[in-house]
Amino acid sequence: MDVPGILCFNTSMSQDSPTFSPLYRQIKALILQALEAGEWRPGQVIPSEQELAARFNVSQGTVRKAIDEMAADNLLVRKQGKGTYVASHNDPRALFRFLRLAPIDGDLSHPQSVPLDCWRAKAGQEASRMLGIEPGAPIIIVRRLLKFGVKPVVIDEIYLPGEVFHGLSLEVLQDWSGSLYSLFETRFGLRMIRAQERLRAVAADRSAAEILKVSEGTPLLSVERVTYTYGDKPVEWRRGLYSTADHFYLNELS
Amino acid sequence: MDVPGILCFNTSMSQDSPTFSPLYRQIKALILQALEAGEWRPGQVIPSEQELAARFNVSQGTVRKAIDEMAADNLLVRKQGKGTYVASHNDPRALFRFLRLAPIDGDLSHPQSVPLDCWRAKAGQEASRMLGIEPGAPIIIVRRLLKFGVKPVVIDEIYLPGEVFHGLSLEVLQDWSGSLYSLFETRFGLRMIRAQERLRAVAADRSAAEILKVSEGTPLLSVERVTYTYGDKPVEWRRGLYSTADHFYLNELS
DNA sequence: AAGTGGTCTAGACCACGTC
DNA sequence: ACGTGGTCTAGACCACTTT
Repeated sequence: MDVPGILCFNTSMSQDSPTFSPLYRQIKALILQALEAGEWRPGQVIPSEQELAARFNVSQGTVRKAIDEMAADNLLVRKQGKGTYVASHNDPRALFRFLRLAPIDGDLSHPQSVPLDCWRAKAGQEASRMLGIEPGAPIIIVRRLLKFGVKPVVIDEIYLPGEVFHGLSLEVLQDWSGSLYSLFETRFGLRMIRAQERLRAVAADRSAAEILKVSEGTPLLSVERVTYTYGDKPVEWRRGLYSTADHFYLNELS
Repeated sequence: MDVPGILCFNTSMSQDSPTFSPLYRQIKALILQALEAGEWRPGQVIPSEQELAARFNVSQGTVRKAIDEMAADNLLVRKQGKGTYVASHNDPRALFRFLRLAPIDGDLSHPQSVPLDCWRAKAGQEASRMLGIEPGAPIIIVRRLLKFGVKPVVIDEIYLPGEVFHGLSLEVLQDWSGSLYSLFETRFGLRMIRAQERLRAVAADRSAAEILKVSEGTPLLSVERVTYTYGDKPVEWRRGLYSTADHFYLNELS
């Protein structure tokens, strides 16, 4: 409960050494470990800096630096006077972190997810590579439509490792009113940490055209995403086709 | 030279107050000001933390926190044992900060910019809005092709305020072997700080199709970018058409 | 009043690069 | 040997929230 393993100051060790890690990073790793183990749930407060400092036998400043980094990583959220909280996809501010879509005009309607299909299959070559699982391993495929108001804007095909998503079904999806990641977090204890997207332009095939209410051959934005949870483990692979007639993909470069 | 104006501790002042600013942010603003004034040029060292602390009459730790933020903002680069440097677009590591393009296979060829045209015009409605200048103000328009090896991949049309880019011509562009932003920095003293991109999928028109060597109507990625320099002043508006047959636009979400 | 995170300071020591 | 940034500590005080 209190002794955290082996902490060391890395004296007389090269900073280039692969084993080198400053104290605050070791603390960060320990907090991460506790987070991963579910010691504190998303949305809850974690112990105060003083408590953590006592627990890990370091100064408050060192804990602070560890938490600073984790806040920058969107893993924790600090609230002055209240405490430090575990970040959650239920937080409305997290909604557009992974959805970089904005209306061309000032349309403010919230996106709404409409599940279309959900079935089980075995991982093909591509899915197994993207998700880091064996070919032939069970996966779940979800198709869903994203609407802004009445406009259909995105059609998504989502590949999930069956191991992790036991009990996911079309009904479960339809019963959930929030975001998909919010469901994953609440129902499966899975927090999405980061993602990588690859964008290309493609022509709408017949099926996509019908669903998005555009004509066949219309240029669409193809967005392939791999999403990672703790420990950089891939847990979602999806391909989205975005209709960019009334919306665009917004990206801040800094 | 040494007294930096009015620094204050903001005692008995609400942190929500619009005038509130912690000391390290005031220091950050002062360093930013010196940067903007050209006191230290891109690629050069700035004074040590001790010197800056003495100059601004604060502790080294406060200067450190200011520099920390500026390093996170990609304005400064810290090098242990050597000093802190002004970030530069001449640094090869900065190349892909604003170019999120990667080859689908492992092709490692460096991108090469081929200037096509460069002419003067007057700002239309859209250009004036994007660049924050008067309609009718002088602008410079550049068209250029980006090639990876022998493959044409991006055709860019770039709108620049004439005020800032005196003396820019096709010859100047052709004589420069580095990146465009590297030229802007070196020749016009203009550092690009951040940018915002809006992506859509469009069909190739005849002209773009010819240059990119694809057939007319091929889906292309349209990337509109507004780039800002110090003080969030827009100084570039460009529209790129990306051929995504052999390359994709890579985006990290975190 | 008590507890939390936020800021500022001062000092010690370490690792890295240069002379 | 020296100067630079990097880490760690300890203590003081402030601002925000809750009791």
